[in-house]
Amino acid sequence: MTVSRVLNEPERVAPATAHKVRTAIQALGYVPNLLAGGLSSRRSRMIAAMVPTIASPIFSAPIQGFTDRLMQTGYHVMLSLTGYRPDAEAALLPAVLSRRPDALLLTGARRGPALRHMLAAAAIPVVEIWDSGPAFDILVGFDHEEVGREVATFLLAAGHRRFAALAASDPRAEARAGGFLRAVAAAGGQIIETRRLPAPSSMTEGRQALREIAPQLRGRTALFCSSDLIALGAITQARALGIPVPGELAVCGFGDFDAGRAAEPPITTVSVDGAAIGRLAAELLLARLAGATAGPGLRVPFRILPRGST
Amino acid sequence: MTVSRVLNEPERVAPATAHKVRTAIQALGYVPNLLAGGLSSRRSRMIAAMVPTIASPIFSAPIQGFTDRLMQTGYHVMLSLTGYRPDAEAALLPAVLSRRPDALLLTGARRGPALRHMLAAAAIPVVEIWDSGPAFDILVGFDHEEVGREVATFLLAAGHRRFAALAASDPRAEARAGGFLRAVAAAGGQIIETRRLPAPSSMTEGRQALREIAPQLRGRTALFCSSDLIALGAITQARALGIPVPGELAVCGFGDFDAGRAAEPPITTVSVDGAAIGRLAAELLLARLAGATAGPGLRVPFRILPRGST
DNA sequence: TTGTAGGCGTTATCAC
DNA sequence: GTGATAACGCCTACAA
Repeated sequence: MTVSRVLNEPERVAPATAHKVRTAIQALGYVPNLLAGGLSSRRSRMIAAMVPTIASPIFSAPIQGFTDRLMQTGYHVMLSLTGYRPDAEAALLPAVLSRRPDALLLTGARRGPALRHMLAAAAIPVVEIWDSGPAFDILVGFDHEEVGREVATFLLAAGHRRFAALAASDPRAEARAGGFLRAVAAAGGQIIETRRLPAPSSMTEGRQALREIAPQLRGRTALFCSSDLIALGAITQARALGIPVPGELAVCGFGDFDAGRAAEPPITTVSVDGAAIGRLAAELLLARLAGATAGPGLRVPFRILPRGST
Repeated sequence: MTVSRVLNEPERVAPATAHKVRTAIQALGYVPNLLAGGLSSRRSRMIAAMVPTIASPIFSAPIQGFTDRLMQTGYHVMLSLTGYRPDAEAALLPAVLSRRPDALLLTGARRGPALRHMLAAAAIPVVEIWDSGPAFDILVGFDHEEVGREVATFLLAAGHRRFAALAASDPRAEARAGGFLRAVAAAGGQIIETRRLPAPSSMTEGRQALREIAPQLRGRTALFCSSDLIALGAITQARALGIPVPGELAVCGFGDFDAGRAAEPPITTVSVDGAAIGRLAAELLLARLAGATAGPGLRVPFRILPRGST
């Protein structure tokens, strides 16, 4: 018990005793067992995070920020990847909860009653990131439909009247495309073509999709892609087909990836600070774990970065 | 005890009993506690992974492959980020080991005696990735000096005689640059300039570095950069200064990032299958945990992708 | 300030 | 095939 105190509340141990304990710890190479500690205290000091993938900067940035912040506090992050499979979260959650994480980070905020019920039963703080909507508990994100609407506004203001969209089959990508198409239609724009791509989608899928829709693209068109990689693929294929970018085809991506910044022309995109989302998510969970009755979380800003592709 | 059997070795329980147990599990919403299980069985079914960052595809790809593979087996991954700080690993390891991971993934294979001693005391399988050298236990990687030498060979064969290098201050980046410079010197090439950049380095640092060395670059020069992002920055700055790429300045990067592939000109680079490294690391650890007395691991191939920047 | 008792929820082991 | 018992190593609560 005294050893436990030296490790966890050293101020409540006499300096001489503490010193003797530390010496023994050194001599024996003692390493405390946090499994036992967690079992006893009912606090594992672990937080589980579930994201579709970390192969894309869209999700590696938040996880980076989240993990970075939590590591400063003695918490550890348990990582689960759901791979864009809609049922993966429900399938993985029981195994995750059996580790008794003190809190949970989830991607998106569109969960059905079954999942909400499991989360409620776990009775731990949950932060949902990278989305808006009816949060289960805490939310740190933004409205994907609004992103689409803002992109529409931006392109309409630039004089475009004919539009197309390519979106990965992921609820948030579809929300961006949906917001875009509705805003464009509401403003009287003409919708030439929309295509759903598999998730995750990359340059290859963007190229392929543009090849398929190219015959429709007669006259100046503005294309909104659900990620910069898709946009890059589309631009590459457009140029291969002799369609001038941005002259005949203006392209806007999403995510502000390095690849889009370095491309020629650089891609107009929507930028979100993913690392900040992760750090904020960590901060709000830590506050809640420290006893705060924090509010439902917050919106983070996004902004359109006009570049050479539009 | 019977419940435990139903969950872990159902074949040793009578079907009728198993069914009754499962019904009760459903009715009660019972979720097993793996902290307690781990404490008792001395197997946590968790594996800890330490990498410098997942903000770069260099490390997010292996972690993706590693986690993907392990999730199929009931193991979970505990992620730690060391941020390129040389002492971070030693500082974080005790906290990691106190969670009693069943195995460890570490980045690089250049550890001092203190760390090796801690690892030995933990007595668990350790896989070191993304490097070669005197492995502590299992190794899955490649030789960074050899990468540098191969790049030198490639550029020499292309007729280059004047060389420069930009490398992030990270032991593996420096090993690549070192191998490159030694091979170039051995072949009688002229070394114009070498620069160390902070780690992590990105386009900004590449631009800045090229601005500084530009005055030395009189005559056709081949530049090796320790990552594609640095190479992209260097190319951007070279063009801003009116230096033709690849005419006056040929540039080779490392990592085969999307950004380099999409750039204009596309960047000549060295490609390594990071996700495969992660999957292999997982596979070897699983084999070891299953009792195999596996060998010391293996080398994975890399290859130079000649593109427009050289 | 230090120490004792008991229990956290599993699994190893042995008995039936 | 099933169950009883005793750890696993720590922390809560209380006592000295």
